Amino acid sequence: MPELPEVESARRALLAWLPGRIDAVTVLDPAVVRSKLSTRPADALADGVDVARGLFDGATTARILRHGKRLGWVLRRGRVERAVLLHFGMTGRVVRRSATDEPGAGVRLALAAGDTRVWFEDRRRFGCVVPVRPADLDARLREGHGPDALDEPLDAATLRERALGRRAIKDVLMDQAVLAGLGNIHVVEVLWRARLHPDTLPNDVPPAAWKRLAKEIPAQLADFIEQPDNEITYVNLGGENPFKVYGREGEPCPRCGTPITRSARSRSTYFCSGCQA
DNA sequence: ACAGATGTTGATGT
DNA sequence: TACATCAACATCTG
Repeated sequence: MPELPEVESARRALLAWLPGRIDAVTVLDPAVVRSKLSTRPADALADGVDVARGLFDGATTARILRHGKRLGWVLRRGRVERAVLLHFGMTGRVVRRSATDEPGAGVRLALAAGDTRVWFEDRRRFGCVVPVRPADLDARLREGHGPDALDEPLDAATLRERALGRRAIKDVLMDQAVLAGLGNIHVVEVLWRARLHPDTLPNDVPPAAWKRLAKEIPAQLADFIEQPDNEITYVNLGGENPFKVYGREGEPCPRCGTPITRSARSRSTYFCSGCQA
């Protein structure tokens, strides 16, 4: 699922795939254009199709920013700049196709540039495109979010300050207001790398573990960013499972050999009871 | 057949 | 305030 590394991979892919003029946009699902960042098609803009055309038709990419799991795409036509926030929700992704390919179910937006087709695909429709004023883009990207988990990594002391409370460390690290970018899969991996049990309360995290967390968060994310030459493949869709513990219930921990546990309470939480204290 | 899981986020409730 | 749970959606699994 799209967490920070997948979103950064998508950012790089879009820059590589659409280096010049975008000839046209086809809006296959008008509800993908929303009035605000929202998981709900009901928040669609009434004139979303026209807005999308105004944004993309004949435009060139000026730059694409990222904060956490959000992208901010700035488009330029002549002297006029326009911008959109892009969020992938749970199943959103971008794919490159050719002119002979027909978009199937799940394709929400299709861009054409020469012989290249770039589709925004999102079966479950939690993802969205939100027009914003370019001047507001930075603020809108960051709205309600903490620092970027990769580009603005927190040191151990700041991480601890921001985490203090009654919630388990896993829940804290997935809270985008604490730091932006981690979702369920990568937080599970980060906690394994830092040898920390997901249910640990912040007060019980030893100083050395805060230091490991501060180091392993950006390290984990950086390790999973794909270069744009690769077709973007969601790491948990098909193929080999690239993770150390996620999705590996019962398999031996790569570090200590103890069978990996899947927590019954917090769903999809995998950890090693042998070396995650 | 159908209940439950998936995994993100804004909205709602405690 | 802070934290937990829900709703949105589509697909897959047992």
